[in-house]
Amino acid sequence: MVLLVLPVRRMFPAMRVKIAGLDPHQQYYIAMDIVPVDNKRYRYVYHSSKWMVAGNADSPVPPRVYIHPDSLASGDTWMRQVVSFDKLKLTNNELDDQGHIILHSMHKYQPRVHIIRKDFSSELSPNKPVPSGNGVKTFSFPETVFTTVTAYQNQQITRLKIDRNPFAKGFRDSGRNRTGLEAIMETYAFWRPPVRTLTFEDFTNMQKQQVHFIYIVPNLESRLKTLYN
Amino acid sequence: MVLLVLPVRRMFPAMRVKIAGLDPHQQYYIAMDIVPVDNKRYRYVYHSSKWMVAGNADSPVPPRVYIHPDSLASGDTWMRQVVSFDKLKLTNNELDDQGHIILHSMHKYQPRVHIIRKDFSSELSPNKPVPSGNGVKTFSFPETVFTTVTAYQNQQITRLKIDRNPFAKGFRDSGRNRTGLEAIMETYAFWRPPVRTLTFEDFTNMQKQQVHFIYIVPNLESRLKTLYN
DNA sequence: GGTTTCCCACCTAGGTGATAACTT
DNA sequence: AAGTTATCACCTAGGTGGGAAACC
Repeated sequence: MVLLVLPVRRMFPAMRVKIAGLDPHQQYYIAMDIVPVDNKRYRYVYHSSKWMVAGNADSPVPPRVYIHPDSLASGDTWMRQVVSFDKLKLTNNELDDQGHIILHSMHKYQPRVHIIRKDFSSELSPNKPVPSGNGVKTFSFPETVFTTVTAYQNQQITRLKIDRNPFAKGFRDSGRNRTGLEAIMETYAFWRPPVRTLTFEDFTNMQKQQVHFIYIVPNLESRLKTLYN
Repeated sequence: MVLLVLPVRRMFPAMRVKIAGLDPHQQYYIAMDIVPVDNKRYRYVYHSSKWMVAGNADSPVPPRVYIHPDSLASGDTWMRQVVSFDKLKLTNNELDDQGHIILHSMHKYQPRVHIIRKDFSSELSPNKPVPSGNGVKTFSFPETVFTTVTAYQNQQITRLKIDRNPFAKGFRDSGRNRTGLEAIMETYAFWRPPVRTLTFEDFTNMQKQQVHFIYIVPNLESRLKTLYN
């Protein structure tokens, strides 16, 4: 008998967005996928504290889509809350059959948020690419690009994760819980104020509207674990 | 500031049913509600180990429906699995606003399983009675009648719950884990073999079919906790 | 005196980074 | 040498009945 162990990890910090401009009475799915940023493989260079190109990317992995568990819901419901993707799980096992998002280690990725009108969702599946067309709108934010690792390369990332993730409380250095974090965030030049505003033509056939996404915490490195048998 | 504490308890043992005879391609909700068996209030008489009538029932409580979390799903999906209601929660707080099922202590109740065709579900809500009509079929089993309590009256019930509920493992008497249980089950004359078969006219406009419900564990006493502020 | 509330130790279930062992 | 895997102590989160206290 073979027992499958599933060392899969959540993405942390999680993407959190606030949405406006939907038709309150229309039904929508909201989904996330994660796409490669380029065709490169990266290596962390300690003395310069930077990720450097180190060859070409590995071959593509099966496409996976995380369908937000509150789906299906009305525009009204989606807009009332901050939509959090904290239960999204990553793995580097290309044979994963649990619907988790599969990524290569040491590559750069970009999460995308998809808003999918119900009547356009017949093709929606965790194992197929998100359909495109009139009933689907896709958003991504440059500041959410992250690099995958199996062991943390940068001690500041580790510190940030320990300070922010409730499940890592056991590793907290009870001396400087909050103040240390501020300094770390300042270190990251790509950190941005938490509110982003995008405009797009509302796909409910109403007039143009503003859509606000509040992106609260950026992703920096995201640790993978593997599934094996 | 007022913090609400929610001493609500799961129903245990949970109802578990196996369903056949649905249209595999049709979409269904499955739901449970719990209805009074009579208009009496009961008291446990120790020397005879029996529940005896002790006055009339309390005034009715707000109707609540537990919609199975796998809803909405196809007939095919429902029929492939044992459908378990183990996350259904009970409370005796009539002001509960979390959608839990509200019951009076020391009353007799009967759980009912409802199978609701999707196109008939517009009225379905946790706070409204289950609609009736052609697209809804309701089932109940006499052996699942139970009595509500806030503290267990019968030591054999306590024993059975401790032995069967994983969350009560800390109270187990590691001497007679299994054999003691058998004796307890024999004590209950209303215990039945685990498979029940009912026939009904399939409401998907197909020919008559058999519907099998496997009711696996009977409910005996179900402990309530209250919500307060 | 019977019933209910409140708090507790003790569980299940599962999400952390550290670290030693393993792989390439 | 560098990257990955397996295991671990330590958390969060939440479901148990016991039993003292409170209620009525």
